[in-house]
Amino acid sequence: MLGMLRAGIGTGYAIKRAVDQSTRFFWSTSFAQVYPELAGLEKQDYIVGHDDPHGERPRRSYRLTRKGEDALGNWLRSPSVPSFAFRDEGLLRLFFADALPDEEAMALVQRLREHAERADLAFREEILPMAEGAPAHGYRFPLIAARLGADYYTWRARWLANLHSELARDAVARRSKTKRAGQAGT
Amino acid sequence: MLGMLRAGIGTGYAIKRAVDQSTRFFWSTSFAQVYPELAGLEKQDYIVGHDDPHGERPRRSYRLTRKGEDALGNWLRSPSVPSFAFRDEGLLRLFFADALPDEEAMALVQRLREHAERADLAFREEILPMAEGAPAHGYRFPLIAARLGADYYTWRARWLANLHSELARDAVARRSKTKRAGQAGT
DNA sequence: GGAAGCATGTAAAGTGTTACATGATTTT
DNA sequence: AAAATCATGTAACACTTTACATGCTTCC
Repeated sequence: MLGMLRAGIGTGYAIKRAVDQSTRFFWSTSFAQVYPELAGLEKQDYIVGHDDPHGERPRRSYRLTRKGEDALGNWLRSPSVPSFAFRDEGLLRLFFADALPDEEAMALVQRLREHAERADLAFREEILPMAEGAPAHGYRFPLIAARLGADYYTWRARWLANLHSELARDAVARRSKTKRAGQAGT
Repeated sequence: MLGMLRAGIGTGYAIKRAVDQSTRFFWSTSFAQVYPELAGLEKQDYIVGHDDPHGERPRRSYRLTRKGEDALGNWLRSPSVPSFAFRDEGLLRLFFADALPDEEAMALVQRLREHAERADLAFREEILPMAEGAPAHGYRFPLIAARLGADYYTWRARWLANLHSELARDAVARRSKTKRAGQAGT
């Protein structure tokens, strides 16, 4: 929130939208989180808000206080372990794939690969172009973070594709071992 | 939970310990989650438990019912988008690093790189050796998942190291541009 | 005899998601 | 005139973490 406000994104609605267009893949949010949090931050003097209506439609804009700027700086400078509380249901499924027969486990790997490919594409089509506009406004790091995210999904898709090839090779090897001769055309 | 029970890990305590030694980096849990969840799963007939004391010390062991096995299979087979609700505070800090002066932003990148290196090491020293025992018991995928995790942190550390070099080059370029001649030894 | 590990849980607080509810303005 | 977008919020539910609470068994 503080980071977005510092970049001049001043309303709850705009912050939610900006998150959807930028950090969504590694840090998402919702209106139900944004509005109460803005109120809380204001009560604690990290930010100050003022009414900023647009015609009849009410709107509230916020900006950082000195205390808020300091808090943002301290967070970015803090050596504390950044909590990569990184819950990856895809990896969890992979972990338990032994519960499936071979062909279905391979299908799971393919689905995970396709999922990584879709995320890669979404990143490159939706997030990266958006981030490419940032350097012109003096923000270098949004594009860098977007590139790290996009490259990650590319890497992951390739890793899973390699895994699938390996599993396919293993399956062939095992079949010819157990069944020896026989049906050459299946 | 179902996956762990299927692998013969039968008590809440053992499940929590197994998670700490295997899926922790992509799916962690706590005792406060495990015990109520086992009770809930039993009430819904996904699992059945029996008292299995060890001397005077009470213990309760569970195993999958048919319904539980089916549910595990359905989860692994489901095409539904695996919720990669992947919250990465490190990437979020990188995104907002423009709020710091150049040298401090570079220090942040270094910290993130070191963090990835530590996670890589932890994976290779703590998780991988554990996972290497699994194939002997007929489980291939725990090792595969561990390798994907370990390789990810290796990749990430390298990406961040490259980024740091680039930023260092840019900083030198920019300094020589703005300050032209002058202090050649700093 | 003490420390480490095994074993089970509850309470409270914090965090996050989904659905609901409302209405104005701008674009097509 | 309708649809999309702007704009703000609440309620209920689900999930997660941290701290607390207890006691047995095994290893050193």
